[in-house]
Amino acid sequence: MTTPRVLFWHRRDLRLTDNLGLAAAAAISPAVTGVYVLDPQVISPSEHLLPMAPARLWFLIESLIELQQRWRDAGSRLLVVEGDPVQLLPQLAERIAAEAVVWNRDVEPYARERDRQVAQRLQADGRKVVVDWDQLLIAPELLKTGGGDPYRVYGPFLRNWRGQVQAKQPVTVPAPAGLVDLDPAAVPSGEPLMARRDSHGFKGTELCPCRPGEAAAMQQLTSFCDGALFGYEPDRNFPGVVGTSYLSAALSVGTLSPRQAWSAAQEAREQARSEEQLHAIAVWEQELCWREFYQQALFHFPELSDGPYREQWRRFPWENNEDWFDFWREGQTGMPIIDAAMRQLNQTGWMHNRCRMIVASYLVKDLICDWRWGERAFMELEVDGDLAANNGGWQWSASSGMDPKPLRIFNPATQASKFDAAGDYIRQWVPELRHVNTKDLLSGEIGALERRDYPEPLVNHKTQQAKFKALYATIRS
DNA sequence: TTCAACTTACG
DNA sequence: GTAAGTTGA
Repeated sequence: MTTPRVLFWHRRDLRLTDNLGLAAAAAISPAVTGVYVLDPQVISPSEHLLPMAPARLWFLIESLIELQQRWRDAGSRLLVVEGDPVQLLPQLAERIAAEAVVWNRDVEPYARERDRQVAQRLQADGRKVVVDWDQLLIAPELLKTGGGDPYRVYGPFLRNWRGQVQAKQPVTVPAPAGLVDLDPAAVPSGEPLMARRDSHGFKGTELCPCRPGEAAAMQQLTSFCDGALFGYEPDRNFPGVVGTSYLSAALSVGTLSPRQAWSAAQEAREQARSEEQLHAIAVWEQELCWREFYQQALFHFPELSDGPYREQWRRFPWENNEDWFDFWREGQTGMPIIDAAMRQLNQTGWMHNRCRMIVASYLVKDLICDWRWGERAFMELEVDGDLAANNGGWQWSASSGMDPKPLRIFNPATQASKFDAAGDYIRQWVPELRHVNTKDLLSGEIGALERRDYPEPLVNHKTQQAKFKALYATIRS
C-alpha cells in the first residue's frame, strides 16, 4: 500500500515556516505536493477585480521562485500552473491522485467564491478538503460585540482582539521537512514562472524597500525588531526617517505570518529598556490589529469592496477632473509633499503610510475626486496592494467608511510641516526643488523664479476645502 | 437607555 | 475648543 498523497494549495501564504495549513497537510501524510495557480483574473488587469501592480507581480514571482527551492529542500516540490483554479485544481488533484486538498482561508470576496467552487468540485470527486485560518491571529468569526454582531469600530475591536491574542499567546510552527516527492511520471509539464520573471514590467526592483521571499521577510523582521521597533512611536510618523517595518508586502502575500510578527514583538518586549520602548512596541502591535480589523471588516461586509459603506456617499457629486487626477497620479500637482509621495510610490512601489493618508485626503478633499479612483491607482502601483487594507484606508480617508468620525480634511502644508519639518523627504523625491527654502517647500507657495519648471499648485486648499464642505452638506441626511 | 468614546487635525 | 453622529457596553 502506498502513502496517501496530499495537495497543498498556496495562495497568500508563500512560506513553509509557520504555515498552519501546510502543517495540517503534512500531518495527514508526508507525501505533500505544493501548487500555486497564476490566475489571470488576479495577475492581469480584469474588468471586475482591481488590478495587480507590476511591483506586486514582481514580488509575487520572486517569492514563488524562492518558495520552489524551499520545497525542494524539504524533499518535495511546488508546482506552478497558470489558468483558472476552479478548472485546474480538480484536474491536478486527479492527476496526482490526491486524497486530500488543503489550503488556508482568505477574506476577499473573489477568493471566497472561487474557493467555494473549488471545494465543491473536489468533494464531488470524493476528495477530502481541509481549510482553516492562517493569515489572521484571531479568526474573524471569533470577534463579535456583546450583541453578537461584527465590529464596525476599531476601538472596541482592538480591546477584544488584544484580549484574545494575549489569552492565546500565539506560537509559530516549524517548516515541514522530510517530505515525499511525486513519482516523476506523475509530474505535469510546463513551468510558467521563469517566463514571467522578465515580463512583470516593474522598474524599481532595487529601490523597493520590501524584499520578496520568505528568507528576506524574516531578515527584515529580525532587523526591525532589533532596532527601529523600539522607536516606532514616534518615528513611524516621519516619512524621511527609516522608522517602519516595510513588512506590508510580506504580510500581504504571506512570506511572513502575523504570528511570526507578533512573536518577534513579544521577544522585543523582553529587551525593552523603558516605558517609551514598551509603548512603541504596543503601537506596532496595534498596527497589526488594524490589518486584522480591515480583513474582518471585508469578511463580514463584502459590500465594502463595491463602494462607500455609508449610503449617502454614493450620491456625492464628485468633480472627477481627469487632468487633475493624472497630475496627482504622476506627482505633478504643484504641492511638494503630495508630489514627493506619489513619485516615491511610482518609483519604488511603496509609499510611507503617513503620506498615503496625506495624498488620499488631497485627492478626495482638495481635488474632489472619487476615492475609488485613488483606490484603483494605489492597487496599480503598490507592491503591497491589498484589497482589505487599501479599501479600508481609502474609506477612512474619504470619511465614507465605518468609523464614526468628523469629516477628516488634512491640510497638506500643515502635515508637511509636522512630519517633514526639514523638508528632507520632499527634497529626496522632488529633486528639482532642492534649492528652494524649507518654508516655501512645505507650504508649496514657491515664487515663479524659484519654481522654474515645477508646476504651479493645481488648487488652493482653503477654497477647495470650503467647496468640499458645501458639497458634503448636500448629501448629509 | 444613556453615554462615553472616537488613529485626530485644524484653527 | 470644535467637528459629527454612530457605535458599543
